[in-house]
Amino acid sequence: MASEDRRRRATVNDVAVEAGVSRGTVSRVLNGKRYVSSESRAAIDAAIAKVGFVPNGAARSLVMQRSQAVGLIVHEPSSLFIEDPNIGSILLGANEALSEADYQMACLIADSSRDISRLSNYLSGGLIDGVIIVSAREGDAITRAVSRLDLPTAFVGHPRDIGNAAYVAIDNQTAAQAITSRLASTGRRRIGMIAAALDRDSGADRLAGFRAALGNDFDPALVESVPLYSYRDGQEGMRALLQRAPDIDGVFASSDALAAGALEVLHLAGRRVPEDIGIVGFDDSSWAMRCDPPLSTVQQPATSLGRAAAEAVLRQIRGEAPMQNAQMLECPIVWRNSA
Amino acid sequence: MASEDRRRRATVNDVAVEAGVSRGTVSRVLNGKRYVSSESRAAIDAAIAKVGFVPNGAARSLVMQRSQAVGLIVHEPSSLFIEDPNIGSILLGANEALSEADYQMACLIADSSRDISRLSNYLSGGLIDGVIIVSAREGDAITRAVSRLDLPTAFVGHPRDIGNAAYVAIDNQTAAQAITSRLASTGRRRIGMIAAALDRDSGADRLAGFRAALGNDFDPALVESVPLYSYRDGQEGMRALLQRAPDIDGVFASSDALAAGALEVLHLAGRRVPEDIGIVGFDDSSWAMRCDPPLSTVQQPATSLGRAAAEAVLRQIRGEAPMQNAQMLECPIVWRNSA
DNA sequence: GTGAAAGCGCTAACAG
DNA sequence: CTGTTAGCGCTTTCAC
Repeated sequence: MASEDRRRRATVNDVAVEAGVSRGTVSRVLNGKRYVSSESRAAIDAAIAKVGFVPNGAARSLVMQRSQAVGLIVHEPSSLFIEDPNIGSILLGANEALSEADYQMACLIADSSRDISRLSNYLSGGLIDGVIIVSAREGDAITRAVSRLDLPTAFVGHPRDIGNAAYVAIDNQTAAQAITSRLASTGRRRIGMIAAALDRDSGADRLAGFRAALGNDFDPALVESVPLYSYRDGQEGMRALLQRAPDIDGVFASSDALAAGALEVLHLAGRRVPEDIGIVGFDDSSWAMRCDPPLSTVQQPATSLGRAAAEAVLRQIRGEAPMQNAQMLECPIVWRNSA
Repeated sequence: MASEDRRRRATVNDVAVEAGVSRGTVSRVLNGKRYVSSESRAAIDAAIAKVGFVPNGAARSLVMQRSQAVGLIVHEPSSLFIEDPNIGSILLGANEALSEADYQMACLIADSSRDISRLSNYLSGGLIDGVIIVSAREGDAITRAVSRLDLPTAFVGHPRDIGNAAYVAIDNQTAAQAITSRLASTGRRRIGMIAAALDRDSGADRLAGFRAALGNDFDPALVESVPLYSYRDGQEGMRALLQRAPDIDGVFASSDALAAGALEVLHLAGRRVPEDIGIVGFDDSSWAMRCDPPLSTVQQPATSLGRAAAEAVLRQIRGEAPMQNAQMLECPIVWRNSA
């Protein structure tokens, strides 16, 4: 074990000495600047390899006032973070875009109030150049903290209170309206909804779309509100609906997981799908194909959402004019056999 | 919009001037040191609030040689990262422990070779005090990069080539052996296995346990190897097994997702579970209860794994003697109705 | 082309 | 108890 080496990492200075040049010159080659003789460059490259130099990010961030890193904050009730199929895709999409631009993505979890205060310090500490916020809710402590921060920011989704911050989202209302209409067009007369997460823009908008599609046929008694986009809440919601309106013949579930739970309850209740009752979901997550019958649903472009949010942040970091503050992505209906 | 303020953040100096003291004193109250008069303290607190001071993390990291942040690297094929139910729990567990110790957790994704080289720079840049590595494979580029780094490290799981680095894991082999034996004790004669991820310690060990449990009854023809712990691979694996050995009456699937896929194929093939064939899984993830019948499986303590790994890194950061390099967590069998 | 010098914002050691 | 003085490791003018 090289005991001395462990204590202190090599610095630019060590490299400069080893190569017989000055720190300035080393810095120049490190940053790919012109005006360095090829001899110096070669000597420096060799020295870097020899002493095992790796630039110190803290020092660099300090002087350059940027860190080449952007944070992605996930603020979910623990249980959902684990199961939500969209989160993973959003992460991957954002990471792809950031990676291409040579930025490091750091995903930060906001799971407690303690997390939130530590986070807002971290974010304003100069270790992060921008931030993407996933699944924020209105009146969210994180949203408030970030908006005070004056940091390049983009939201995935659109809580109402983010001022004119950039966001990329899907038009939940239009999509919900479209799929509900499509469900209605299969001849259903008594269409209900399992509506989740009404405290979020996505949840509230999907309900609004459902309502708009039904117009005068809308019956509040046929809407069951549940807290989460989860399988379990889908079961609960469907049970409640079945009890309250045994003659129900169509259901729009706010998410595929919800629909899968509902489907299970329907099977147990002996209702045939789609013969007796049609059901549609939202997300086109891995749940959709796994259901029996496969779910008709709205395809949510999760990867693209992540990518677009990352690009929005990158543009702000570079000081470019925002292409547009709001960006809406298409989400086509995928029609399968559940309705 | 306060246009000037946006340009430059307040520094310790601004606070010092505002409060009529020196930077040193400001620094003292910032770090909660003793020997500050209550008048100075009050004046400084007021000044901090007035100028809106937030400490600069880069500067602080640079001088203190630590950042109060630890990275958690997830290295998964994209698809799995999205679905693996354990990852989320591990993250949450690690975040909890780190948060309590006032460390910021940053989750870093390794999804491409570009990611990996950027990551290893990031990790050695002084912006991170330690690292937790989830789901590494043997011969993994990330593992190699990190082991060169001389950074406090803990693995979740146990690739063979991590030297004497700390790790926390479950004893996959013993657990697999136990549940296979239990399955055998229900009177099954022809027991097969859907074995996934044999390039990982977890996958290989589960197979070894299966084999050990069966002893002389072990029949290689009854093992189907698939790449991932996924629902889809479970379907494929079961189909292959059914074709090769129609008389099969028991299956150990390497994960609950696999088992769920297998169950689906079994239903389609008209086999009754558990009457005609018994099936057991691994993880006790949300899949298990969702299956019909609910899965008998091995309960994996994912949250505790995350927590323990975090604590191991924290101990190294603090320079404390490691309690033990290897830490094995219990994972009890949960017996339900699928066998 | 390259060296010297001046900080980035902060903490720590040392006088007072 | 508090001010002063050095840097942490790096980039960046500005002369030469």
